Amino acid sequence: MTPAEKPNMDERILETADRLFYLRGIRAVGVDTIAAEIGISKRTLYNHFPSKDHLIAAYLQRRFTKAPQSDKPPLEQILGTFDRLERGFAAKGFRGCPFVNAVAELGSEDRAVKKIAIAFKESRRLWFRDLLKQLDVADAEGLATQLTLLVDGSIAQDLVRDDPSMARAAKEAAKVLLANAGVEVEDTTKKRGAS
Amino acid sequence: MTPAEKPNMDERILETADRLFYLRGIRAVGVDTIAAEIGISKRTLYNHFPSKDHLIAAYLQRRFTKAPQSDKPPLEQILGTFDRLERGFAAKGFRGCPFVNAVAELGSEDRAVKKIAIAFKESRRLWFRDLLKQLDVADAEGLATQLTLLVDGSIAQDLVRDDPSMARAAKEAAKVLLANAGVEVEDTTKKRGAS
DNA sequence: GCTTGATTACACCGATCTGTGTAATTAAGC
DNA sequence: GCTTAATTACACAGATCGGTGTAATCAAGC
Repeated sequence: MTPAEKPNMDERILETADRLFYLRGIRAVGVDTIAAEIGISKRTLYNHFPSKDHLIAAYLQRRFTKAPQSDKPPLEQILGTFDRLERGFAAKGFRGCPFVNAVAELGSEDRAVKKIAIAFKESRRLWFRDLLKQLDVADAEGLATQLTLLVDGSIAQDLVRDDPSMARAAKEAAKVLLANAGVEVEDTTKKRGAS
Repeated sequence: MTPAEKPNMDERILETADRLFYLRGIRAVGVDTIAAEIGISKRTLYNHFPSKDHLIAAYLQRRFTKAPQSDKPPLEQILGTFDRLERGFAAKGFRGCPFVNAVAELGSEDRAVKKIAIAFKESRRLWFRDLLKQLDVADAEGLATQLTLLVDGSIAQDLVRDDPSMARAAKEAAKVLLANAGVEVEDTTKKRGAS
């Protein structure tokens, strides 16, 4: 145990659990597999996390990254979301939204999981909403919800179809919704200019 | 085994498998559980389906209902989709899209599952597309894709939030997209009238 | 050098999983 | 009544699961 290269075992465990849980599914990955992947004993893993359920919750908490604070123009940030989505889709190893997947897998059997998932979705919605308010959109709440539908819709569609262009389709739809709300978007009237 | 009340064992098995798979998750439900729920022996179940994987595939195939053929106006059919969604969300026992859930659960480990899921999503998209063509929408392909994003987005959001109003939000967004494509929708300019 | 705490190997528990083998039982058709 | 096919009970295999107990080992701080 060289002290410099493995400062916190918790993070090493979570990192590996994240990769395996996300790629193969939570139920499909056993604690033995995680421990073996890191090269530690199962006992050590259980010294850091009292149960697999705790590990699952910690895994989702760690995925709960706050939406990036940026000083770019609000519209750019909003539309940039879909560009980042498209890059994420194209990157191999993309397997949908970890929160939606977790709820789909574990259902109502794990209340903590659902709580985290709800918090994440709501935080994303509020991120949209605040940007929309900066754009003086009247119904920022409603439009923010609609934008999250496009985000989650494109994620779900890409998950089954492996088609990163779903993000672009979502972006085009978002532009229409924004324009309809009075935001000035370059290519409003739909597909007049090139591409 | 009265011959009239149990005509085809296959259907009884599939019916029960559907209920359990969808509600609790595919991995969470064992074949023993399914057999016990029906009241048959596990042997009988395996006499009808050679493996759980075959049963899973059959379960999804059975869920693959063709979109309803209707003679209502195309716009009414399109918007009615979201009304049916909202009713589905409100009905207890709703647990998201079985195809998305299956892909999320089983990942790339079951190729047959993904194939069925893709076919289903595409069939829905084509259903939208054909209706849009009847409305003389220029880019029926693109708009159909966008509508499926709203559908799947609202499903995913409702799955984690248990909020049936997501279907209404999707419907409002769909109206805007349709209006932008030149379709005459009653309440275009957004939230002018009541509610 | 000794103490303290983390990690190790490893056996083991009880439960559950998919799937099979087998012999007895049941029901229907002729 | 006999044949045929489906279903039954039931034991069992082999694997994996989450989780624990234990005693030895290891590294660091004082």
